[in-house]
Amino acid sequence: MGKSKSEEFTDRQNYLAGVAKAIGHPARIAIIHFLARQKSCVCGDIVDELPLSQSTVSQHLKALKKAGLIAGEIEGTSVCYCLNTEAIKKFKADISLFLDEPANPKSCC
Amino acid sequence: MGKSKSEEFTDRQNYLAGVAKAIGHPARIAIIHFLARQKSCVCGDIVDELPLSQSTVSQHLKALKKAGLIAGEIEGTSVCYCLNTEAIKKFKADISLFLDEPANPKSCC
DNA sequence: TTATTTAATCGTTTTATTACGATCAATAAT
DNA sequence: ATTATTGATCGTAATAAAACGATTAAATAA
Repeated sequence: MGKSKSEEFTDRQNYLAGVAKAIGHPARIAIIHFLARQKSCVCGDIVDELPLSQSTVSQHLKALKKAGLIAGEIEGTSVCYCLNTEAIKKFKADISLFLDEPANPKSCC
Repeated sequence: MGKSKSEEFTDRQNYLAGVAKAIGHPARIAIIHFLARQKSCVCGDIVDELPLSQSTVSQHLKALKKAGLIAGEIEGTSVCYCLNTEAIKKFKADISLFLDEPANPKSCC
């Protein structure tokens, strides 16, 4: 997307937006869902599960890794991906708090 | 972004991703935050609050409206924007449930 | 050693996003 | 009637994201 003016916003705003953006694609939602359910988390299995090519899945995994939501460990010739449960737990708490702000509306409409 | 293959995913996956994507920009986080705090929610006030031009803010408001997170009512020559607290509450519950899935990890790593 | 498997990366195309100035339509004020 | 004011939309430029095939590097198997 166009260069977004992230310097103009707070760290917290950029953090919340950054993780939300990482989750903001159905394939990445599906990947997280898959990793949360399956015992196996080999990259190839994720590719098999999704209606996307290997290279595209690899890109989505990279995006999730960049956001800190998953980690990958090389196991021989394959790679084992896992959720970063701590980061997910933290984001859940942070976004919940943020979404609770408008709980008691003082707005004009 | 490239055309994303949303037809290939479930409604729930597209819904969660869609709202997350709408929240996935610091300016839109800032707008929601602002609307949650201020009594006034006139569009012009939002523009004054953000380090972005009027037309850019208008686009972000449009994105939030499209995701169902805010609504706007015309009041004379200005427009009053408000949070859709129901939609926000629903998303908070849904995303929390989703992020709770990996609570007890059965993964391999 | 050579062939195979696995997953990341490169290169490319298509489409979306971000951002802005300029214009436009509507309402309000003079 | 004319002139602001307000906020959406248009047009456009720059950049990022989505998707894929092809290639590459690494480890394993033959």
